[in-house]
Amino acid sequence: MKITRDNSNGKTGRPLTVRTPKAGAKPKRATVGRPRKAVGSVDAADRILDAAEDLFSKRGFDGVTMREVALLANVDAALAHYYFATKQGLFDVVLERRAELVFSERMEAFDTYEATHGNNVTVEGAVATFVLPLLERARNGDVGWKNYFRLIALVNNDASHVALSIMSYFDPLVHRMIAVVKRALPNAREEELFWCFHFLTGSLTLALSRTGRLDRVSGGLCRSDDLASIEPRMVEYCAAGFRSLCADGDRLPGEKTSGTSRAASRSRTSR
Amino acid sequence: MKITRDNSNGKTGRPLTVRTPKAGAKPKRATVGRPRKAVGSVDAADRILDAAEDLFSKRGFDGVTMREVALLANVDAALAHYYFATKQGLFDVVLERRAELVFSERMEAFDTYEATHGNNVTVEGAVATFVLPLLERARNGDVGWKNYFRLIALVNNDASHVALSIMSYFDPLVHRMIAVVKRALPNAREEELFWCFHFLTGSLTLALSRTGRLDRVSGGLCRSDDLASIEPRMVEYCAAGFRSLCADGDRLPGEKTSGTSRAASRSRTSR
DNA sequence: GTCTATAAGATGATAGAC
DNA sequence: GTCTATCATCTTATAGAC
Repeated sequence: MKITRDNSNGKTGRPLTVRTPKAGAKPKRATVGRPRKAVGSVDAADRILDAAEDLFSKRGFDGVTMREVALLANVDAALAHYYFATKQGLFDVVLERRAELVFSERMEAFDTYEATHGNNVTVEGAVATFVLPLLERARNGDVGWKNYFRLIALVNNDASHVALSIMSYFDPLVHRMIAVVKRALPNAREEELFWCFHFLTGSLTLALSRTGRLDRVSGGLCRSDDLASIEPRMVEYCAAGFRSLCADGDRLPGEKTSGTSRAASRSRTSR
Repeated sequence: MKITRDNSNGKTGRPLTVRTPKAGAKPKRATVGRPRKAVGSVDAADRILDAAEDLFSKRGFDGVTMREVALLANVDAALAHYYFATKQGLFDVVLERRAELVFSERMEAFDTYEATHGNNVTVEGAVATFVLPLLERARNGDVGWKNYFRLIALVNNDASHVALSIMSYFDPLVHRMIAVVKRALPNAREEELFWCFHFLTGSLTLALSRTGRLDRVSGGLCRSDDLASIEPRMVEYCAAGFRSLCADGDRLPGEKTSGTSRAASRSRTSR
């Protein structure tokens, strides 16, 4: 089964790193009716997705051509259009392919953590639950997973509103993590929790990008693709940051101790 | 004066977000002999650079065309080639234009900090000295500066080896910061210091990208372009992370206290 | 499903007039 | 320095044979 196309309106400005889909033309790969190859083998559509995932993750949307993707996938360029209609359609499916699994996996990690830890939740636990399922796949997964997460990092660093709407798919996970941290730090102000998330997600993004800059600047002492070393350190580093900024709800960042003159004016209004 | 071109070898693979310059053809804008306009006015070459800075920072190298740059700069497309020879040449000059100033400004911040604080250096001080000159310009500078830092963030998140070599220009600043942190935390292991830098630079990169994701996920409580709020928080957050990971040189990340059985095998070998 | 062929337009870059 | 005009190539995407 083939995808319907609607590219009549070809003049929507210039390409973005992540493009805005044509109105109402969200292409979706047809899985119904497509015969499955023998196990171990991969069919053309999957090879195209793998190739696209690889190239997009390294050069972004605009740095890749359909011809390149087809070449890497060992198929004809027209076939990529047959399956995914447009380049944007291909890009979308690449992102969607693993998104749901990642989301539910991370959500279930929170279910498990909260079920097993009851009232003994910690900041480290919240951060680890948010971050580890992701880092584990980026570490132990096949090259496709590594590419996918690098692509996610690219999108998360992209300032376009399309990239923003893609990333917002994962927003419930952020709220989930913040809710757990709040249980560990009942005095935390909502605002500070979100700032801490901002810093955390930045570290996470760069870690998933594995740029190699760390290797160079450290003279080979650390490697940016050494996720096994990153995991425990990132959890501890971020948890310490959360605790420092959020433990004392009456203290503003930079202050030595909890202020008393100003504290009364805004203390415990939200608990 | 015009730039010499060498594009005879046009087949160097496909575009990257940051392209590799043709061998020995590093274009450089000619400043000698170009008449300066009246103060307040900006000449064509600068308008082209401003426009390129703007567009590149939002869409990356491949997402921008020379025609677009020229259009935004209100000049003819051929003029952009006249000044910068190639698109890659334009991109390079955009990055080079402010790099030296940023570098020396941040280096001088360390000179000042070390001169005024003698033996009383702190982790917060080191982080603040590394981060604040940058964030201050991103906050108070004109729109050109904001675009420049967003572009730097894009490059820092790019995994291509060209992007890596661009960023390595700032490596001495990293070593400078780490040296100061080491004075504040004499027990710190070199390795942990670099991991902390990795997390810090990730947060910094995302902060400079100002993607708006924080705005959305926080329901408007925090804004990713509110650098005034970011500054003190980022310093405190990162300093806490450094201290947690680096204060005890004999403890591995995740451990509760300094291990004694393993500690002897690697303690104080580097001091 | 997969291929060949090709349309229709955009892109980086240059030559040459003024 | 700045413009017009243009080249050669590449790009997405489609039509239609098999």
